[in-house]
Order: sequence, then C-alpha cells, then structure tokens
Amino acid sequence: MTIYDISKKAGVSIATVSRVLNGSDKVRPSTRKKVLDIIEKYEYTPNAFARGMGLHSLKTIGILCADSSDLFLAKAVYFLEQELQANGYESILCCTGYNLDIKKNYVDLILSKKVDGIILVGSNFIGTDEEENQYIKEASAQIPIMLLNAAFDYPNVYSTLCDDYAAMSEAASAMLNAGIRDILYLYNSDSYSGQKKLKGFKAAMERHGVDGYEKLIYCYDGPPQRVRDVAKFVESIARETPFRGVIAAEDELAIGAIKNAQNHGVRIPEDLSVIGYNNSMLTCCCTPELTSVDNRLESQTHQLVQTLLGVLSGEEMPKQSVFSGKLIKRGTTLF
Amino acid sequence: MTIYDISKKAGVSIATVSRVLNGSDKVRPSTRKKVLDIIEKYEYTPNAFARGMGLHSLKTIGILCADSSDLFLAKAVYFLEQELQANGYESILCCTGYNLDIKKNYVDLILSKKVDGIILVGSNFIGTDEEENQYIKEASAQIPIMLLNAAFDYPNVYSTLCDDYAAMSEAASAMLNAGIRDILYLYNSDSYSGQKKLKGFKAAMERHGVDGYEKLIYCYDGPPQRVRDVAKFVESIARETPFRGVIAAEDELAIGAIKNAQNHGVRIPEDLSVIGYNNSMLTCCCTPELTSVDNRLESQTHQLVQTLLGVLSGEEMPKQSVFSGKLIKRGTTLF
DNA sequence: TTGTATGCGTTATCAG
DNA sequence: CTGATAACGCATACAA
Repeated sequence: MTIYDISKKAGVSIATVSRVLNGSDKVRPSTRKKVLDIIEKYEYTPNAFARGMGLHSLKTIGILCADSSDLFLAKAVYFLEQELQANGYESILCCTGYNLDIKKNYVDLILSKKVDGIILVGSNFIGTDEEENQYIKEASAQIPIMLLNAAFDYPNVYSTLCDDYAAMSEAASAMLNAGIRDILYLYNSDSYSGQKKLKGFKAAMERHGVDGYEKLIYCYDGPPQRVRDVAKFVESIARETPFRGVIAAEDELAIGAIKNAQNHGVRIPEDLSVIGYNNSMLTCCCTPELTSVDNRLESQTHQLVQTLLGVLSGEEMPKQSVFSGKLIKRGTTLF
Repeated sequence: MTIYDISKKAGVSIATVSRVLNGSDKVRPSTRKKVLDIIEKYEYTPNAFARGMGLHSLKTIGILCADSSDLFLAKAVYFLEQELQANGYESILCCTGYNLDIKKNYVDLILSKKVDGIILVGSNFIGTDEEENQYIKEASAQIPIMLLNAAFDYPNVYSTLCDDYAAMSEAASAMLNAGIRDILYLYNSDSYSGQKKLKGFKAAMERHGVDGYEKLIYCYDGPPQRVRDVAKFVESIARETPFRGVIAAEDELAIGAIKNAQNHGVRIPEDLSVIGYNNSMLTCCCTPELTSVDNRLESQTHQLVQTLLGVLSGEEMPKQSVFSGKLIKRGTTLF
C-alpha cells in the first residue's frame, strides 16, 4: 500500500492524500473523510523511510548512555523515553560503555541515522580537557546536543543538571554539624559530576576546619554494583584509619560501607553514620535504610525534554538548567 | 554531500560509489581506493533514509519492554543492545508500561518505523487468552518477533526463556528438604513467567506432601521496588500465619520479607530462610546476602540475538530456546 | 569492471 | 481547495 494506491482508490491525487496525512487544513472535510476511510479500510501506514527523506527527520532522538543497566542511568533512560514518547518522538538507545573513543564512534553512528537530537545521559560524556570534548562540538554543528547531569558551554549544547557541589557540601555539613568529623569519602568516578561532588565535600570540610580529612578520601576502582568487593575495600581502609562517618558519591558504595560495618558488628547509626547519593531504590533495601541525596532526576529529565522540544521548534531556550539536590534523611544517620 | 558529489569528485559514476559503499567485490582496487579517499576526505556518510528506502531495512531492531528501569528488564535491555550493536544493528527502545492496549499501539508504531525485527522483553507481553495475543500474530506476519522470558508458539515468533517451572520447583524442594514446610510464597505478576514459577512451587509442595500450603501464597499488588510497602505487606501476613521460609518470585519481594524480619528481630537464616528470584544485584545489597535463582539472563539474551540474526539471514532457527535456572546459595538460607 | 536509467514512497512547490 | 510534477539520495537491473 502506497500513497498512490490510496489516491487512486479515493479518486484524488497523491498530494491530497499527503495533505490529509499531515493534517493540512487546506482540504475539504468531505474529501478528507473520503481519503481517511480508504486509509482506514486498507490499514495504510506511510513508509517511514520515504517520509524521512522528504522531511529530513523522523522524529527520533538518540539517547546515549554508558550502561543502561546502571541504576541511575536506567531510571534516567526510562524517564526520558517516556517523556519523548509522550511528545511524539521515538528513542534510539545506545549503550556506549565508558571508553571515550567508543563514545565518539557511537555519536557518529547515531548522527548518520539522522536523529533530530542527541541526549547524552550521565556526566561521563564530558572530559576534562578541551580535546576530549571535540566530538560534542562537531555533533552540535548538526543537531542539538542535550546533556543530562553534566554541563558544557557551547552553541547548540544544552545542559540539565543537579548542583552536586552544593548538595554534597550540604550533606557533609549535616554530618559535621552532628559532631562527626572523621568522615570517609568514597567515590568511583572522576566524571564532571564526580568532581563536583568531591569539591563540595572538600569545601564543607575546609569550612568546618577539619584537618587531614584528605587521608580519608578514597576512590574505588571497579564496578560499584559488586557490593561485596566494595565492602572489602572499605574493610581495608578501616584497618588503617578509623572513621565514624561515610559519605559516598553513589548509593552502591554506601551500601558496601554498610555491609562492611555489619560484618564487623559496627552499629549503624550509633557507631557509624552513612550517607549515599542518588536516592535510588537501594536506599530502602538495606537495614537501616540509607540516608541519601536526591538529585531530582525526574525533574531533570522533564526539563531536558521540554528544552529539547523547544529548541527543535526554534524557540530560544535556556542553555543550562540547574536543580538543587536534597538530603533525604533515613535510618543510617542520627541527624 | 551526496553520492553524486562523491562520484563527480572521484570521476566515477554513482553506481561505483554505491558499490564500494556496500562492499561489492566487483570493483577494481584502484578505483575503490580513489573513491574511498574522496569519501574520507569529505567525511561523507550515506543518508540513512534514502538507504533504507532502497534496502527496505535500516538494520534496526525494536526493543519493547514494560519498564526499562526495572532491575531485570534494564539488564536485559542492556545485554540486548550490546549484542545487537556488536552485530551492526541499532536498537529502538520503547517502554510500554504494563497495559496491554498501550502495548498494542507501540507495536504498531514500531512496525511503521520499518524495523527489521521486534524483541518483546519480559513475559508480560503474552496474555492468557488467544484474543490478547492477536497483536503478536499480526506483527509476526511482517517481521520476526522475538520473545524474551516468554513462549508463544506461532510462525515467525521465536521464544527464549528460562525453565522457571523447574527452577522454582527446585528452589522449593531445597527448602523442603531442609525441613522447612511452612513457606510463604510471594509473587506480584500473573505473567507467563509468573504462572510458571507459581506452578513450579505448587508442584514441589504437592510432591513433598505439604498440606494447606496454599494459605501462604500471596500476591503483592503494587510496584515491588517499594520495598518498604512490601515489608508491611509481609508483616500483615505474618500476623495471621507464621512461616519459617519465604520464596519470592522477584528479588525485590524477598528483600521486603528480609526487611520485615529484621524489623521484628527475626534471625535470618536461623529463624527464617529466604529465597529470591533473578539473582539481581539486590542479592548482595542486604545482610545476610540473598539466596536467589539465577535465570541465565545473559545467556538468554545472547541466544535470542543469535537466533534473530539467523532468522534475518534466512536460516532455519529453533523456535524455542530454554535455559535451566540455578539456585545460587547465599546467606539467607542454611542449606 | 563500470555507467545509465529507473524505481523507491514521500513531501513540497508550483500552477490551476 | 486540488492536482501535476519535481526533488530527496540511494540501490540495482540492465547495458556496455
């Protein structure tokens, strides 16, 4: 079934069929109905390729993320897909892994698919030096690039993120105000967002005049999903330097710290306070439940898609949207 | 940049350019190099729409799942996307939710995008009565339909799944053999797979001659991610009927049971044994760690994609691939 | 081995 | 309001 078949059966030209298909108002209601009936009868659906050729777009957005099975990224992808779908856009998903070169290839690949925009989910798409971000600049020359949980100032690049610096700083302050000054800071990524969190933590420690806090800043290399390994890692740290508080850049890491504490009979929150980050479902899976920073993921994804839609329809949109994180207090802290 | 521009600059015809683009061997190495150089120089990439029109395919697979942020589904989507990507296919992701009508619409939508195949992730795409599965039959008339974690016997529909019946039956037997006969069975879905699990559980109970076990079979309505609510649900059950074992159809539900036990000072595994299902990352997030059934998700996704690739290249492939589950023993059980 | 000509199914620009 | 007709960019049968 093509537009020609329909036009013939309806006794009109293909132009008219195309018009009713695209909802043009310049067509007499009676002819519209006639055409619509034929379309209905033969269950005709326009060929997507041909349509894309004419329109230079197929209403699809490329979503790139390192690993869609990561708790945080999976949720982000879900919200994004839902919101895009609701606005008539399809999503092409690419899981790129954490290697930068591979990411570049994926961007080229997705570009060749003629998507209308690209969403980069997670701050690991932004590198520290300019060279690393070249591929984003190039892509932005063609279509709008949306960053979730990262920021990059460049034409046609739009950023939506949480103020991780302030949020982490606030979390650390809460713990310090409770009198806990020997705090283990656990992180596992030097991404844009990871750096912000770390800086926020440091700022709070400085502000409260804590000496030598840097000895308790540790980076865990490896997949944080392997909670058991994280626990071992924390165990080795605890043997060297005692601590009464743990702040983690990811909930997974915090869970590892809890696990280690429980293995050693350390009481939570009496002997040890723990704060995680992301406010993921893991916070409710442990006992006691994990205090964690909520980074307003759903608000972020909503804002991002709205911004994208605006950009695509030619409106002037904010280059950067920042949300505030919020400490959600649960059982692993006394404050 | 079009194929015409390239052909002109290379001093050949568009047909030749097309040939080198598609790796035809009927082109002289020297001309091939000449064309390739021009392509390289101008960073030409073929237009995906035009190509799709000629080839009637764009090497894309539609992946439908109810909720890509669900732990199990997210992992499945991740594995699928990786494997497809490695074989030159893109993935269009659709999160359909759990409503059947909406699912039908998504299938139509994805069909109109001219994907080469559709993967239905999760057993909730298969209904109990024939009427409900009509949309699958219709779709399979156009392109191959792949089912992950479900089975449906119909031409051009291929199923890959875990033998949930046997796996669950085995898990229950292990618990029964350990002398625990008062077992709470928790589930939350009547999907194809959910039914298999339940039947497997019942079969084991029957086989071991347990009376009145059905009083302890409970369905939790609601999102299982809300662990706290699951715990409350279990609490209300425990008030009515005591039990010394819990078998859950999802890890999330098992975590809820653990949570409730811990709230009430019930020792695990001494007073209560718990078995989950899916062997998700949650199993390592609680203390003690959760014994769970591994359903070989990665093997399943691998097999599914290989089958799909075979079908697409015209080979005869198995209509159904069944994997065996395996009980992974951890700290929530003594056996 | 290479080139020519045509088809693919739409959209869009013109006239009418 | 409606109808021809020209793009759109590529693949391919057919010629050479």
